[in-house]
Amino acid sequence: MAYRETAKVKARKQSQRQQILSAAREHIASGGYQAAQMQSLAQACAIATGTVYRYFPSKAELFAEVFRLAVQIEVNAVDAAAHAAGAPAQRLEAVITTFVHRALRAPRLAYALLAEPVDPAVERERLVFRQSYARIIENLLVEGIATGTFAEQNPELSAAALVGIMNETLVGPLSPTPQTDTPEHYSEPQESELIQAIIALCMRAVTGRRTT
Amino acid sequence: MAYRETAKVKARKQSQRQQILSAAREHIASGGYQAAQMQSLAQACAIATGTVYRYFPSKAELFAEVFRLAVQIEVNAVDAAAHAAGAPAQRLEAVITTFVHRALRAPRLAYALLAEPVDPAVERERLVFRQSYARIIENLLVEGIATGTFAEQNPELSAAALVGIMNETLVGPLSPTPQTDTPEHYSEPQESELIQAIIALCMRAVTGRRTT
DNA sequence: TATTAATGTGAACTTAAATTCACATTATAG
DNA sequence: CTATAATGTGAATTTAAGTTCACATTAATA
Repeated sequence: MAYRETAKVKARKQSQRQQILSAAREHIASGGYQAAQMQSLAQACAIATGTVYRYFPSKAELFAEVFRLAVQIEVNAVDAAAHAAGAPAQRLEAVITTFVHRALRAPRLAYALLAEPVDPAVERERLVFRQSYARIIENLLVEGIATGTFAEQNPELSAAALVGIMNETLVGPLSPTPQTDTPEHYSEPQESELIQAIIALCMRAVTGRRTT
Repeated sequence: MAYRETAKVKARKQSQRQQILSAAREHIASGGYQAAQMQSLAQACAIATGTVYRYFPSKAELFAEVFRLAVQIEVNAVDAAAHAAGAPAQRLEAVITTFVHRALRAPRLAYALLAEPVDPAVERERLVFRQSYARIIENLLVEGIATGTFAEQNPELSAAALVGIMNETLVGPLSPTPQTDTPEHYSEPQESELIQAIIALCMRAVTGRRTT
């Protein structure tokens, strides 16, 4: 026997892996998936291109993990809001606020997570993202329907619909100034107004009432 | 002078162009954008690859036109529903029914038009698609808000939201069995139930009432 | 039929970014 | 210090689909 991985080496590898993941996330957050090229990534870590492949078998798997981590953070934030004290309606509002607020704070990342074209392997993580949100909302809906706050409805479908609302109403504000031309998106209100409008709409959709 | 385009030639070119467009649309409708390759397209028309380029400068422009034509048909159908007789609420229901029904009838095409990754030039047409729908809905909302049927709201944002609802609630039913694995989408109700549920949700969202 | 100008052809080219791999370097243990 | 087995390297390779282009064919006039 002449070589066996020591704790020291293991730690260095761990850290190297983290650095690659972190550089990858920064690439996504600044330029999106397309701009996140393996060479540039390696350069950012001051390592050779091939070295990246000692840590991740492919670009798709690397970025799938990046997505997984980012999604976890986002979902945790929303999940916390969903489990705070209060009635389902209040908590649903908190969920929406959290979602929209965070998306607007990191628009490029949010765009990448929600809408940007990516490899199929990465796309799968995106599905998880949406489904996690939908699941959280669905639970709130079930609870609120039971208490009579919310209208009778298919909670699964309604949850998907709310995700769709947030997605679509945010695409304009989020989108990374695609190309040169006119921002055809709806006239962008201030953040708090946007959030209020989305909340009002969503609450009407689930409660069937005009007042919160 | 020894050559000038005659009516006969002009007609043949016109027809050739149409044939290419039509084959392209069929490719989209069966396999989507990715599967719609220039070679296979040419083959379907029984012409050489290069010939396609006598008619269209690039794949992106060709498919941008395919999208434009398809979008026009879809939007016309929805627009007709929006301008039928009846109150805004009724007409909004008709719009949703038309949209969902048509999408479910031609799922692969709908998926391509709504969600599939495409070239930026084609993506631009997709934006037009969504915006056209949003515009139609927005007009109905404005009308309904004026008559008091609909709640006070930002019609532009609400219109985008309704498009988002339809988009997201349809993604499951539409999606072209992506890959091998589990359909994580919500349990698929029958078409009429799906339409009813979406309508109920949308109507609550815009009216703030539980009854239509 | 000769001339001009278009359309048709399809094999070859292009491109760009992911991926590989033969070799170099570093780490461990006897 | 030597043997062993990792990790690090980065230029070269791969790949796949869109695009080109030199040449062939067809159409229209005189």
